[in-house]
Amino acid sequence: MRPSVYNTKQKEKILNYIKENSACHLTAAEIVKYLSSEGTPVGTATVYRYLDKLVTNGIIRKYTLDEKTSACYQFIDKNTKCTEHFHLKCISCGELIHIDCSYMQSLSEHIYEHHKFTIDNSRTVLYGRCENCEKQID
Amino acid sequence: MRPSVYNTKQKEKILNYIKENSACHLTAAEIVKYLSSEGTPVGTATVYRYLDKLVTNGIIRKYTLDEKTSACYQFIDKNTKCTEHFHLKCISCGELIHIDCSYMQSLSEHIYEHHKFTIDNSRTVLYGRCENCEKQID
DNA sequence: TTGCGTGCAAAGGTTTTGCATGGCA
DNA sequence: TGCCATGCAAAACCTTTGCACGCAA
Repeated sequence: MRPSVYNTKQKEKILNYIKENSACHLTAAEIVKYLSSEGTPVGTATVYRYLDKLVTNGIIRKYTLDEKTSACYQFIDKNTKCTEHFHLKCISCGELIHIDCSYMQSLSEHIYEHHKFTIDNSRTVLYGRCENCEKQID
Repeated sequence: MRPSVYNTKQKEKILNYIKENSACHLTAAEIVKYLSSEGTPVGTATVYRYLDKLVTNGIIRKYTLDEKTSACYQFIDKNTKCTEHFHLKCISCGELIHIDCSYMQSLSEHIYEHHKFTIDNSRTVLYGRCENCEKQID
């Protein structure tokens, strides 16, 4: 990572919170809200600006799932085999499901090899129905 | 499709324009602009409301190519049996690729068995980059 | 001291919503 | 006639930007 010119408390707090939540992803608003509840509020603009830098420098990953929901950010943990995961979204209840599965990894490989197409996991969402909603149809 | 309760000139014009452009995709703003230039302006809200219904009823497909640009809509040509296969959408050139592949079938089965989720092929679009656009990055 | 980082507010753009009116059946 | 559909404007929403001030080095 190209280091920041200046280190500040705001940056430290933002990055720490993302690291603590590396198992899931956070929106900019969630970060703002959390820091505010901690008694150390950070401006929204600052959060966005820093997130943008972190993405550029490859420290975190940005997911843009659809145009209505806000973008999500996740820390890239180099120690774990943190493969990019896929998202499933239920068209009935709207629940977003994250799946981290080697099968999805092989899907990307298959698509690349046989269909000459490079899938962008951060943009792709598989739509369908979750277990509960599927039951309710029957 | 569950038919609209009322048929109106606005709906007819919107759908006709989308059908005429089934080879490409349109934004809501483009539809509004075109109808206005034709001398039959239709309100933006009306366009969005109707597009939403058409998506819900499976008449058109909605794409979100880029988080900054607005959503695109495209007519689903039933002759091509689009409900039976998956779609890849290039986020660079916008090309839509239809793939009919047994691997994708097994993907659906895997997701259903291991993640309790029923994928809806007609709604799901895998985003990424086609061969040509991927080359241009290098 | 230098100039990047921050915070606030305002702007930006797309999409949604409230409400009165219009028009289909 | 009964209601849905429409249109306008305002609101909602996320994100970016301008600008003055603060603070790290």
